[in-house]
Amino acid sequence: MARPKAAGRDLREACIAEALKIIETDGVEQLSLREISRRLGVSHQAPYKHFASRDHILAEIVRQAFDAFAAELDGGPHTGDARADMSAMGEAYLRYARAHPLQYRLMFGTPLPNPAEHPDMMHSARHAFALLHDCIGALARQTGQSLADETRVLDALYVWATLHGMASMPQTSAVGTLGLPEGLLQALTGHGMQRMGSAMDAAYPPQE
Amino acid sequence: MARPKAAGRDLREACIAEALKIIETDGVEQLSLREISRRLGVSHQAPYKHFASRDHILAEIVRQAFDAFAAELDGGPHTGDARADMSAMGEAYLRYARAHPLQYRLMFGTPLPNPAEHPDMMHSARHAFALLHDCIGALARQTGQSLADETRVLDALYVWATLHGMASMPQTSAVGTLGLPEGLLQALTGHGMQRMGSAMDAAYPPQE
DNA sequence: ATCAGATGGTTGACACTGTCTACTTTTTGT
DNA sequence: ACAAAAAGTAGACAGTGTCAACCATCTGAT
Repeated sequence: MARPKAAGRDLREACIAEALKIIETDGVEQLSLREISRRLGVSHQAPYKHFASRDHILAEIVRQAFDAFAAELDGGPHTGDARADMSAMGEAYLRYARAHPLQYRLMFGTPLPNPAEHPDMMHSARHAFALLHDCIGALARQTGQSLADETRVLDALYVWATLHGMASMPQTSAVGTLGLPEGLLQALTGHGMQRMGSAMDAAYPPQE
Repeated sequence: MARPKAAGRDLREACIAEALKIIETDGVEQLSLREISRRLGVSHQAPYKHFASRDHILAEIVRQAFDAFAAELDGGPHTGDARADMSAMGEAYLRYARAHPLQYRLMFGTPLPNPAEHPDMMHSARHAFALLHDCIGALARQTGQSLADETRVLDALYVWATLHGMASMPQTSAVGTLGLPEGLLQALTGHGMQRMGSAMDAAYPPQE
């Protein structure tokens, strides 16, 4: 009486979908392959035919998240204006984090499975980072500031850190204890982008 | 043959110390009361005399971390110059995160035990936040900008987000996959503080 | 058409975890 | 001195990941 439901590769996708539901409602630490099996009406070993371990299903979820994240970052307009492109990518970054808080937290907020053992996940992660890094590099090139290369890399990291900070803020459980008004955290992204933009304009003044 | 080692309240502290070691080497998800017991040469139930559950020992660790964090934030100089004080507090924030990455990650990077069920932890967290918030409020007052109150709160959140982003950067496991040069991440804090400072100076220009 | 092998299921077992209950020993306040 | 509280012990149970062995179905080559 094998394969009572969800046969073939469908089970693989069904496992991922169910895992996302579990993580969303109960947190990543509550994710268990046995619970997935139970919900799918399947034996507790069935998922192991598709994922070598609990970490492997998590790594696959993270990989898909990085791919979707990269697609969002890369989906914006590619005008000739590096300043505008960077701004658009920053918006895209925050938009993804807002629309997919679960995936964002998995990518940046929880300890990942050992990247060396999950090369696909690592590859997707690097691709997403490369998009952000290239965009910021283009800004540095276009404004033609004669800054040391190290300074440019530091600015790339600075922008990324600021975006990450703003994206993390609503998700940091510590923030939940503060009882801030609802709208404030949403207004933070626009406000912070302006502040960060003024810092960047000071370092890379728009060309006349 | 009760109490073969570490009797009395000593066991409580020994549990916390051992828990920190385990979290440091194996990650927070590997923390188990039984492993603590084993290492301390004590029965698997002994810790339950001091902590009601696994979450309670974690909440106590987080509470101590918030207290130490607040002490670091509050330990800086209290000059009359709000701008200098804020800068010092920012440095203190990053210094703590660098010196105690484990505790910082526990406070801001991992899902906390339900704060409502651990009021001591929540109280310490609020105290630490209040210090940062007050300092930023003083800056707004001192420079006397006629900004809407909401704007000031947003700037407080912006500064906090930026600090958190820079502090998180070296800890985000995703960063580990990028293979950045060693010194860069350390230089990021100073560089980012300058950039953030220029943004804040633009919004709250130093009084003549 | 058949039949070997891969694929995707199954059950069973083991060691590990948190936590409940019940028991014993020690410390302590009056 | 002694009863009560505090701090330890052991045992049991359900939950978990994962290893091993087994069974059913699909598929491709002969």
